[in-house]
Amino acid sequence: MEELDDLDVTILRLLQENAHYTNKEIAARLGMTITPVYERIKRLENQGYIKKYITLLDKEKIGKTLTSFCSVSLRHHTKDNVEQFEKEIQQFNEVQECYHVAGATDFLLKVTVKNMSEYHDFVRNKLSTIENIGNLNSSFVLNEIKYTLAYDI
Amino acid sequence: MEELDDLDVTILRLLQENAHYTNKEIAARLGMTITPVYERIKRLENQGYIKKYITLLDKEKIGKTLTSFCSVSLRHHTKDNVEQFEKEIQQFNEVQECYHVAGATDFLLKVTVKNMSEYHDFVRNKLSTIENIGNLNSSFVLNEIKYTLAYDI
DNA sequence: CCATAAAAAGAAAATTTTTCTAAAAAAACA
DNA sequence: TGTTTTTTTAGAAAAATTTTCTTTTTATGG
Repeated sequence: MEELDDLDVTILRLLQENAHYTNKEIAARLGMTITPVYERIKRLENQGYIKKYITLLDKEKIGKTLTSFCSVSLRHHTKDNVEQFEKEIQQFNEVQECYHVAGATDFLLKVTVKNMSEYHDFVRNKLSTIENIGNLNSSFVLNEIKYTLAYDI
Repeated sequence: MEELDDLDVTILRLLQENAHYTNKEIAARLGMTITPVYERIKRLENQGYIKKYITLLDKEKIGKTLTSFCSVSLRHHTKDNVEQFEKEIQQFNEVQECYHVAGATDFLLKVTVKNMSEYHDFVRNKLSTIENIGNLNSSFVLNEIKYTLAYDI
């Protein structure tokens, strides 16, 4: 599998910023014609550099006004326990992200809900029903200071 | 500003999953023609429900193999102190996300870098140079268990 | 039941994506 | 260095999609 040259990197930068740029627009910025841009993007998709194209919604407008980062510790750390947690956490739509982390706790969740009542319901009736959960610690987001999904390439 | 009906919600669901679905594909799924789909999407963009269309890259393939969630506490919490931190954190490309949180610490950062050496450089020569930084606590991501940017609507 | 407004369908125009062939550039090799 | 081979790009044409426009349908309210 090949390396990325400068043109590839520039194309990826632009696509990170806006998945709806046309080949024509990208070509104009790079000073080349449409075909090589088209073919490079197709190659970047096939080689797996591009994972997917998604639409970001305004969370306030769709009513997800409460975001929390929730640290979870398990009581027991056998392979089965960990795998069971990782499997069960998938089902909860409130959990947008879940990471196994090294540090004071085991997992870090990003949870998005409508309000505190819904969050309470999530913790009380969903998260806590998973066997083997030890400590929970929620940090509620007061304000989003920076948010970009574009990598610095 | 209007409410979303079922068709709008279905369109948003589909677009969250793939920003490259054509109007034709979406229309087929909804059992309608292209024009109303086209016009609804344009309306959703104008009303601000759709924020942007982005491309997700494979972080491993582009060399961002280390992710950390870094908790930051400030020493002093005057308005100026907080605003200064929020302003300075913007400039660091390693910081993809930064949240002001309520809880034991003040801010939570998501930091993405090539390796531990680069992370060390970030903490030592960039983050720590911000005035008024108190405690730092890094949780390194061992494994990404779940990752979706789609809201449950 | 009719009048009005809003949404959808259908068709046409404009633009973009995709394919294909030829030319140019780059790489490989004697 | 010159020649061959391969890769990349340009340009044009075809296919598909987006966008616009007009007509029809559906919903709303008197």
